[in-house]
Amino acid sequence: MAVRSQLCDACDIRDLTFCSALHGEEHIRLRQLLTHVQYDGHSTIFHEAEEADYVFNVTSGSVKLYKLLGDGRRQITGFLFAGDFLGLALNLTYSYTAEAIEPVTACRFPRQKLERLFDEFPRLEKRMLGMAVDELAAAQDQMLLLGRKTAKEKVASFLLMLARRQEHRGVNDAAIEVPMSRSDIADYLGLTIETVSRTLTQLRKEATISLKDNKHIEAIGLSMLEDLAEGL
Amino acid sequence: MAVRSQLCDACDIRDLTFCSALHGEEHIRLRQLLTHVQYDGHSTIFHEAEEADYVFNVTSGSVKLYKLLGDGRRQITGFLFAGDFLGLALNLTYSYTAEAIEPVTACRFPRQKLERLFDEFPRLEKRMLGMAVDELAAAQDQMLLLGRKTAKEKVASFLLMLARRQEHRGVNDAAIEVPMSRSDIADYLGLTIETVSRTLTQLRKEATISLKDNKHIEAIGLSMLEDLAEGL
DNA sequence: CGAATTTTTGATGTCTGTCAACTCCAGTGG
DNA sequence: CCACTGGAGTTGACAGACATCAAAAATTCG
Repeated sequence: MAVRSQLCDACDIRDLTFCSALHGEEHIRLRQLLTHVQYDGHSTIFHEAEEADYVFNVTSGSVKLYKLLGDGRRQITGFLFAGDFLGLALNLTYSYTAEAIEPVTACRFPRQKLERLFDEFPRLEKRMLGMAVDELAAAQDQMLLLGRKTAKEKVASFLLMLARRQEHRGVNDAAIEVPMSRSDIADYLGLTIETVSRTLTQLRKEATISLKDNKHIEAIGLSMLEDLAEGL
Repeated sequence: MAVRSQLCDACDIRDLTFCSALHGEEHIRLRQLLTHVQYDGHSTIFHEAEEADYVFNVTSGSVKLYKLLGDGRRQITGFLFAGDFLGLALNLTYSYTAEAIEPVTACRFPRQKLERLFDEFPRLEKRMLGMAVDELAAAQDQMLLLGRKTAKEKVASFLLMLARRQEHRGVNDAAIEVPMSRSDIADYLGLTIETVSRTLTQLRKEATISLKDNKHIEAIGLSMLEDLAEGL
């Protein structure tokens, strides 16, 4: 993890982040709080139960968030990509561990100073609340997935989620980028790596998807995936 | 659903709600927005995808929130009791259906008017953000439960959740009140009613719990339940 | 009290997990 | 350059936890 200089003006994902909630003078104030940081792939950004001193905006790379049970069973609660906000714990401690999947760059903000800025720029706090509400809706979708969907429906939903977020980031590629391992996918969907692998093979044989390689999947039958994800 | 007069002063759960974020004059302003409403058991408070015109504070009774798949499979994403906030969708539409389990009373606020109050009383918005963050942490716990816990661990976690929230409400009773049906419990835990029933029977035979009747369960081995819930 | 509904219990089935072997690559070093 | 190695992914055989189907028991309620 290294600290670099500040280069917000060149930030090509500014519109995706909460930075876009502020303008001109306000944004300069925000920038004064920020440090650019980098993480190697597989390195930990913070641990569950650690003091939540910082929040982050991911500017490149991908991150997984997870919680553990006493015996090591793991549940990945989310994946983050460029433009996503990290550390929406205005609690004292983080409620999950955040780990870089690939090399990650991010803007880091001291939580307390950022919160003080809320009083000056209510728009910032509004934006934060909006993000929390969106995350909550996503969490509820994920509960539906984990509790009630079949393996096939889970994998279809997962691929769709990746495709939609990739599109949201403005990436225009026929293939879905899948930076995470089978093990990460399994722990996100509440399955085993074997079931994930078998399900992908099944979707491939049905010609619903096509695997360019393990990290790039093409959706051939997009409407098929959508129907699967809805439980139809 | 009937509308009653306003009686905040007599509200015995005011400290539990976001009303406590305001004082004196501020609270009077808040009160002007509010309508007291009642719902029969099994009645729907609002539907998923409906316009989110109101938010609520539950003052008595219990509520379940759920989402459906295309073929009718259901996932209950949460239960609400006295003091809980409902409708934290600052979106245009509700992201789930809310249904009364027992007769429910609630304070209802027009969402847009409440949001306008945010600008005057930032403390209110802070409180809202805090609630959203807490709900998010709870949602992540539930993902861990749904994705990685066994039936026994799920039921144990569920009973502990009820016990803790009952305690938080200040109810001092050895027995855990379980107002929801086995079907609701099953759809909350991602199980079937049969598995829920069998698991409760098993816990009873192991003398970890004792069923006074179907709606009242006593935790005999509390530490046993806690260990189960942590996956130890 | 009796019908309807909910819950429990039993028998059986299946989806996904477990265990194990094989394949495929990427990286290493002779 | 290519054999070697180790990790990730795939595939197969089998097992088990939970689901499904069915019926009895308990509870609710008119």
